[in-house]
Amino acid sequence: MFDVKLEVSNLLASKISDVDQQQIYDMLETPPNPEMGDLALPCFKLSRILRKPPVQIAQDLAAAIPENENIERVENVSGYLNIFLNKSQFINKVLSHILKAGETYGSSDMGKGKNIVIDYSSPNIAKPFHVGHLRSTAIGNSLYRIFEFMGYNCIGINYLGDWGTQFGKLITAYKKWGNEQAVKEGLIKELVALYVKFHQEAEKDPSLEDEARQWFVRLEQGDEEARSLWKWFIEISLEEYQKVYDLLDVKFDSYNGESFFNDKMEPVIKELEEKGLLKESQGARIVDLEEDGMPPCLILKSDGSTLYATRDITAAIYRKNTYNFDKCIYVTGVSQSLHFRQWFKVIEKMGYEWHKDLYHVPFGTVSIGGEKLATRTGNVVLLEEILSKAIEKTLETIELKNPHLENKHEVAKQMGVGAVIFSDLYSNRIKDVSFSWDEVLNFDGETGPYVQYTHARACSVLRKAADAGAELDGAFDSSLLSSKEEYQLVKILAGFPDKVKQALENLEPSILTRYLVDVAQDFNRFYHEHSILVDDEALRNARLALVQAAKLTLSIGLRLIGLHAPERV
RNA sequence: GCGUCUGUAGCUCAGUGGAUAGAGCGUUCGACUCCGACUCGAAAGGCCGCAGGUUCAACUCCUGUCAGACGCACCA
Repeated sequence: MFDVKLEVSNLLASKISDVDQQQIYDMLETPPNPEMGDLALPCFKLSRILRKPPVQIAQDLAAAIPENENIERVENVSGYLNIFLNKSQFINKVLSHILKAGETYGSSDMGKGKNIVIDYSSPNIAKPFHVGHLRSTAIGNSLYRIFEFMGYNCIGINYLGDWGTQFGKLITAYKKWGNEQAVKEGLIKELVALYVKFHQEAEKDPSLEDEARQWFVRLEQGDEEARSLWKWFIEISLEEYQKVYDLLDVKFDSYNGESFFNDKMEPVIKELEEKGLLKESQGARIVDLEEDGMPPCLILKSDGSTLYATRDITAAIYRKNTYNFDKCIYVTGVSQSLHFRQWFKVIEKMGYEWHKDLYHVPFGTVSIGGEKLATRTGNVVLLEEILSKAIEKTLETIELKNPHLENKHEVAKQMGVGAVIFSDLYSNRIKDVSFSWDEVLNFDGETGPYVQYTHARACSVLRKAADAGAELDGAFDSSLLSSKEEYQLVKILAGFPDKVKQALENLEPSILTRYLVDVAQDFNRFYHEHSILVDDEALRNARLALVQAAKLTLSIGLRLIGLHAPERV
């Protein structure tokens, strides 16, 4: 991809002494208003270096910059050097590049040979998959696609919550009040009911807790009955999760959950011991983090059993050994931030240089009606329910607007699910979200369906053009795209590669989500103002090239945030 | 109490030190004999929580403060 800023900064640097090209490059910015130019150099910082007033610098530069291939003219306005690009040249370069790059537009090989581990979704077995899990799943999946697009080899891990004392409770409850038939019919719903009943009964009869503990001990010791029930619960849960993953079009490369590390923690504890990091405190074994300004990291309970930090440390070491990752990314709620800071620090204290490659990607908390989500109190909305309602609503719209659409059920699925994912990835991930049916089912404005519709609209025009025998052979006269709507659309399309990079660097898919809305808006303005399929063949071809470039960018971008881009909706 | 995060238009949110702070929803007005109106245009709506400081320049950085969320030892 050619880089105008690079070319312009080179030219400017050659006119300014004592400042190198990179500095100029970093100073160049986009003016707030297109009438002020395409690029601007604020000259205030240069003022100190050159010991001249900013206005003077801008003036001198304006006089020193000759017209050339790239630059149409420059102006100095109160200390800013405003640069107007040669529009036709710019449009030509951008569109040629996009059309040539095709499906690879915006991609790179920066990650070649590097492995990225992404830990996301990670639901707790025997618990329903609700809105809260969507965030981790959607963000993780998008990061996976973005890194892959940039040449990295990604390993998606669903770190299932498939171990812990809750299984003792579940087995106890099942033995007491459950039966095979009811679980086979009710699936997770029945498991949750058993779990809830356990807690209700345990309030009256505390001996149930002992019984649960015993069952968990039997499970740990490999008791056959306990293990087969445990495996069965996992099986049931995974089957249900898989339905959701299929709908979301999300995949994993590994399902190694917590239980996978049961037999791998002991050497790690030994290692911590040998490195002198373990300390005894109130009967438990901890890594003291006082000098790091954090509470201690608990490694072993006073009864000698392990904790989640133990498991996470073990898993990280295992992943480093197995995948030799360049980065290992954990997509979990912000409430776990301290936990991650703590055990990342423990990895550092163990002497592992790669502690700096561990990233916690936190996201804000989901609530419903001001209350926290809680399986036990029933304050949850199941993701499946949301998805099916969204799909249903989309289907209604299709029946209304385009009843003869061939694969309407497939399209309704892609748009309905897309709407849900899109709204989840729309704002910065750190923001708390309050779930509301009205918002999730509102498809107007800055939404997935809006972007998908825009993409389909572009496809439709291209289809019509192809039917009429127009050929898109890459040749077009960029000087014919002279309106401000056309230029604006080209400019936003040119920014795509940088947006992908930003999303990757900030581990923030919302950067792309919002970018797509901007593209769709600019496309629709252009579409509204100008006829594309005009009689003038040269003009038609130029506009078709622009439509094709926009269509490509939209479809690639949608894919990167985990959405489909149907050609007809 | 300590720590982290968040406070921008009525609502939901953008804005990684630069010029006049932007979108969508909602409200009001307007555009379909026209390539798909799930579209587009216009208007109204702002002490950027508050107070100091740094800087030529602060919504952006620093300090304090208020409000909310989350976390702070044997759950994950």
